[in-house]
Amino acid sequence: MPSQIRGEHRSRSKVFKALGHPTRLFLLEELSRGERCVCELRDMVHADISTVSKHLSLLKEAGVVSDRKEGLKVFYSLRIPCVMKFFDCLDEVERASASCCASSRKPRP
Amino acid sequence: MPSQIRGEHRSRSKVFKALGHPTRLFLLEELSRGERCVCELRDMVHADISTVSKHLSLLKEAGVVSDRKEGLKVFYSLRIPCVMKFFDCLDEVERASASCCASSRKPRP
DNA sequence: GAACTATTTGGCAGTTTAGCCAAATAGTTG
DNA sequence: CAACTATTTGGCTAAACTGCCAAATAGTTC
Repeated sequence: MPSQIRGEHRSRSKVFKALGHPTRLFLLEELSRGERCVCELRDMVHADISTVSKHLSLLKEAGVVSDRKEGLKVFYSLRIPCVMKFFDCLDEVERASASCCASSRKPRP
Repeated sequence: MPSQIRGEHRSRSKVFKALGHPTRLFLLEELSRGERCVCELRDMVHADISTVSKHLSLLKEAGVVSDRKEGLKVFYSLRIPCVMKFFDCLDEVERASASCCASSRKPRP
């Protein structure tokens, strides 16, 4: 019985906020295949390298990715692989939207 | 091989953005126990009823909750229960932060 | 239909975010 | 150390988000 907004909600929402951008989801999808340097990612995303860097910083700040420096390059990798499983659930959103409204709804106690 | 930002990324990010707010996570947690009317939720959240209503609209727009009118009241319910499972994964983020850095990292191919 | 309850909508001020450029930093190489 | 490459940081503008209030809407009840 939480009945209040707790720190838990705040820290979790921070992660979701980090996931709430198309470019960052793309970056995560790419990182799920293995670590990549910023320069590789920039080539895939149509954006300034500073923009890509900031997206990655934000993901790192949220704890979703980690980075590793090797020479001049910085390699980012997915630190919490389980986030990739979220997508299966999200596709349910779309399926539910398509074949609408026959869904389960808990009755009031 | 996606190699591009697709509509998929956009629609998914919309859902994550909707989850990216402490109050909305609280609302979802409450709705996971059964449907609730706006007035009930307002009593739990320290915010104007119009603010609560807007949070709920946003969640509905993202496809995460649905609403049902009964007399004067509008009852909201969780449409995609699987989002509640996300939290288990998110707690991994914190655990990983605590017992730092011994994590798995895919080597480059 | 007037008074009332529950909810949504519009609008506004303050804050945050996105993306670009320029400049700074870090590391490599001649 | 000068020139170069890779990345980050600071600053700026435009856009989006938050939360409150006031007003509008929807439905109920007398």
